[in-house]
Amino acid sequence: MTASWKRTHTCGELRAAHAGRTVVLNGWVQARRDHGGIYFLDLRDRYGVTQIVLSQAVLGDTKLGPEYVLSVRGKVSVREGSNVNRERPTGEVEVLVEHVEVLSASPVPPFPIEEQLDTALDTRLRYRYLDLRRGNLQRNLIHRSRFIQSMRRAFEREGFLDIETPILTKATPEGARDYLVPSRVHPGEFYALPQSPQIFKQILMVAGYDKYFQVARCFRDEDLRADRQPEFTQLDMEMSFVDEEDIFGVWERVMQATMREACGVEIAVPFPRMSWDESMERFGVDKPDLRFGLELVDAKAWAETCEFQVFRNALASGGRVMGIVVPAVHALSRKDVTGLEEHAKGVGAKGLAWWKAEKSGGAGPLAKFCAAPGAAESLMKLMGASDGDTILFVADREAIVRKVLGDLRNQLGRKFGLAKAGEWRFTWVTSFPMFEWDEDSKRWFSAHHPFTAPVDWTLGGPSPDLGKLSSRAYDLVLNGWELGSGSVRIHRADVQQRIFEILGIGPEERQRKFGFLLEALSFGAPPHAGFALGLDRTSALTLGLDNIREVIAFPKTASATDLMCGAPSIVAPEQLAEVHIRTVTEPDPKP
RNA sequence: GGGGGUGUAGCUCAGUUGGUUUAGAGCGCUAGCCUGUCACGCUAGAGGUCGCGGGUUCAAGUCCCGUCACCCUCGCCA
Repeated sequence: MTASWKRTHTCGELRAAHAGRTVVLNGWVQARRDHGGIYFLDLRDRYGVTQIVLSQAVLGDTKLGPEYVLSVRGKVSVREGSNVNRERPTGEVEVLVEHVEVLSASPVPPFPIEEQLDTALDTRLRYRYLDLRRGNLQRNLIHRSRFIQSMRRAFEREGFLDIETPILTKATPEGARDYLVPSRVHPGEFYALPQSPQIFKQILMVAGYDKYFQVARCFRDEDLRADRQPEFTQLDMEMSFVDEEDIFGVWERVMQATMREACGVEIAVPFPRMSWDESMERFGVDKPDLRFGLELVDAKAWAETCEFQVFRNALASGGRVMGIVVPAVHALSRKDVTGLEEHAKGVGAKGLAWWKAEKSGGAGPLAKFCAAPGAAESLMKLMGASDGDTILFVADREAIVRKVLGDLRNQLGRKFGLAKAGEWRFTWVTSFPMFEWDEDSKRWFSAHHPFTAPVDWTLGGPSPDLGKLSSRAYDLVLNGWELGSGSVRIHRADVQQRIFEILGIGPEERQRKFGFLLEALSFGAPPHAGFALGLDRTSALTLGLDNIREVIAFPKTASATDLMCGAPSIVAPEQLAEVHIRTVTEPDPKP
């Protein structure tokens, strides 16, 4: 027998068609309007809000505070004329209550449960269960759920198997800091939480599971950002007997289906592909926002003939001189330019040279170097500028020129409203550098990870310039965000051994840390490649949000704490003893 | 680890060169009134460790030093 308090409908579904029906609604008290003889109440659940009408006789001396949980039974009544609330889907009806039961009382909440909320984040996080009652968060999490469900369906259609990999696993020597878990059974030994399922999914390929995917939680003990949490979720996948084009094809179909089903957006495939070199050269960054132009232009041809010593010196010392042309229509003021220069200096530039382009000589610091006959015209031609445009130049080492101009480009795109919401410009960025030199430790590191295959390199060939070697790694980029990355893997144990040698990981260390992978690869590994998509970032971006906390039910603060449950926390001495841990630092006093 | 920002009522904020009796406002809350509101309205009321600690001063929400928390960011994130 059904308990009498159980709902027959949600708070979002009653319409005029339900008129006369006796219904039971369950929900939270959203708002109360007491008119003496008649008492209105808005009852809320995640499906909507319905107006409840109570008489004094029914209410009696029952107290109904905000966020009380109620069960109300009554008749659906159609509202007449001006009593209809057209703002809400349920506004044409109300429930005339015959019986009300308080299922649960509540203190006054520390902040109101409403959409427009400017309460400080720490208060919201401390009472996350109240924050999550708000429509915004509910919509975000519903969107995320639909997004992920849609992706799962797409991967199933593609023939992928959903296989779980361990959370308690082995520490990895490279990459991010690991979260460690002490072993009780093995004193002094530790598990690590996975930074990604990387090694396990490669081993699944060796095992013959040629199409694997998983919604995988990953853990990295590094400092947070608006788009980075210490634990995050990836749609992780790997395939055998494929190259990068097969991976791209699967993801283009998956993203097209998911954008259609979860976002109602049609996107064009295939996505454009560009090399890392091209992206850096045209946009100054490895995750270009393709919604607008303002591309970087090489000014070398002009700079090497001009009298401006800053430009000449930069080139003479092996650096670059590049610029961005800001069309006249955006009317960049001197104050704007000063602001941009401050910003440029903040990110490492020594200065920002600019020129208001005019065939007659123009204005700005560069104008006097454009005075020579033909100088202005040739510079405008080189840069693709027209009269009235403003050109911003940076002269420095290549890395700084790219970083500063890439940064300025993004800033200008935002400032001029060129990066339009609702426009989705995906792109693959390919051929990342294979290795990066680290000055501090005087050694090479993998730019992606040590299992990434190099482009065009055979073991027998001449020793390559490691800094110029490209890898078969790729990123998926959307509107200036890196959504995910992957690579074609090394499937031969001898090549893998050689990479470890370059990385300075000796035979003994190699064996201890990766021996099981090398051994697995030696037992007949198929060529394989994979990719992982950041689901937090992708969910946030497709909702137009710039902080992934808004799509995570229980996120952490910038210092990696959980304000609701109070993690991390000290534990009882017995608990430490059990896992053979002794602390050497007293914890910070908690306020 | 570095840089920047914020911290005053449950929430969001104001608070002048340090000085006006009891640190204010809006919202929320409580009580009373009100039979058609829907962010109901009207009247009244309660509510404060000015993040915390120290210092300067006749006097500190306000100035100085330290510290904590939160946010953004650089480093970091194979």
